[in-house]
Amino acid sequence: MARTTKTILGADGRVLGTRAESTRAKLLEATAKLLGQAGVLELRIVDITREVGSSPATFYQYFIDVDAAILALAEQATHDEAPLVSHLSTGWDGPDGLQRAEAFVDAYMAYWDDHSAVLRVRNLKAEEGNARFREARSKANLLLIQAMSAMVEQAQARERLPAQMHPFVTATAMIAMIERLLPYRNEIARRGAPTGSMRDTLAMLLYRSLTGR
Amino acid sequence: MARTTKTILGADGRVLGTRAESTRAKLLEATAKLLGQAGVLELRIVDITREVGSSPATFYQYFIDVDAAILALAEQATHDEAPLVSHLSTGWDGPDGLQRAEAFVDAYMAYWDDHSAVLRVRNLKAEEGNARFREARSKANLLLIQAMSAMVEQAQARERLPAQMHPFVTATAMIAMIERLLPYRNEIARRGAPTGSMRDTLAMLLYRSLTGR
DNA sequence: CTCGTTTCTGACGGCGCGTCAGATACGATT
DNA sequence: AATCGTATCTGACGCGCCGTCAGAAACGAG
Repeated sequence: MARTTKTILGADGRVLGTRAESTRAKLLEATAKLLGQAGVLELRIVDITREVGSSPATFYQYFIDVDAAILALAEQATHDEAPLVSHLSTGWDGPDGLQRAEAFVDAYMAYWDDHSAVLRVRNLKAEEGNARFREARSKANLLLIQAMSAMVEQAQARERLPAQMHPFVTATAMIAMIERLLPYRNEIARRGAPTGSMRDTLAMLLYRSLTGR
Repeated sequence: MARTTKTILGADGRVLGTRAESTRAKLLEATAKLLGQAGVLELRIVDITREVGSSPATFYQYFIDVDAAILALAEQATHDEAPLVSHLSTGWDGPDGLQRAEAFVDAYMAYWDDHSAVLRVRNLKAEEGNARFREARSKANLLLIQAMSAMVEQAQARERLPAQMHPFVTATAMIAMIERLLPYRNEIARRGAPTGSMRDTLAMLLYRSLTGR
């Protein structure tokens, strides 16, 4: 499939002009903002349009429902996740392996901070069984999981990791661990753990579990 | 469901008689059922009361809002989580350490299956910053995290795990990993991973990360 | 059976949802 | 610059759920 500039469509499938495209972008921005301020459960379409200074009816010109808007935001986030794979594809086997792991954790944390509210909802919906959000999540993590799987396979070939560790499952577990631990940051800090201990611990866990060292 | 000795109160703080207590229980049961069938976002108080054949007003005699009901369910779940600590407190250092890890994973999976819908919402709300749900989550995981922390400390004392792994953070990461990976089960199966590979991999990851073996 | 208390509910104002028909802004053409 | 067709926006509406309150019904002690 050739990489085309994807034309953005309205809720009725029409091609958008520049004015419309800008309105759509503003609506998405407002949605992300409100999602961050309060929870999904408090998200109101009226509020989104109020934020932009337009009417609720306008929202429905671009999105069938709130889910569609959140899904669009999730797909934006996916674009920002892809570059993270560069931290993995080089492998962590060299003498600076742990540092690479730390760099990866840092990059992932930054990515998460940018999109946490949206990703939370994406994951919730995926877990609740919504197919489209599940696909979005799979697609977002695919590159990272593939790269991590390869690391596990390599470590298994060198007998550093036991064969009964399933590479794909291990990779998924690592993503799960990071994704889920980040929201705990405040709580961990509140417990008196030193700043940076989360980053270091996470990097070490990844390093050990993926390379077997 | 564990039965509390604590006197249950209505939304206005009054002590409940037997009839009221039974109504409250029915409402909670219906809430859990509907939460499991659809997502939180689709949960309607009207539907809950319809389910038990009473009126919406009745709901508010027992819970200030939906959150209060979900919180009550989360606290019930907490009771079922506590016994899991028995799988950890004995340590995994013996020759059957890996088997103990597997038994723990099995037990956790069973626990999760019983309460997944409620726990998902609890965690969402906790991550969104809701203090009461955060407390509920902390409290639920406290025993497990303490036991895991102790395992890490022990492994560090024997120089099996590096000192820069923060015990509390490591323990939290392990819980995060399990909690988050379970909902992926279907997806992992869809990818063709053999049945049981998730359990085995998870057990191995826990075993390695907590004991350093 | 009576009466006080506990528990339940019908009904209501308020608000967000999602839709439609009509209004408005745009920009191409002359 | 004025016109006109199209793209975009919006006011207003019917619907359903929310949360509350006053009163109805069920209960049980005497």
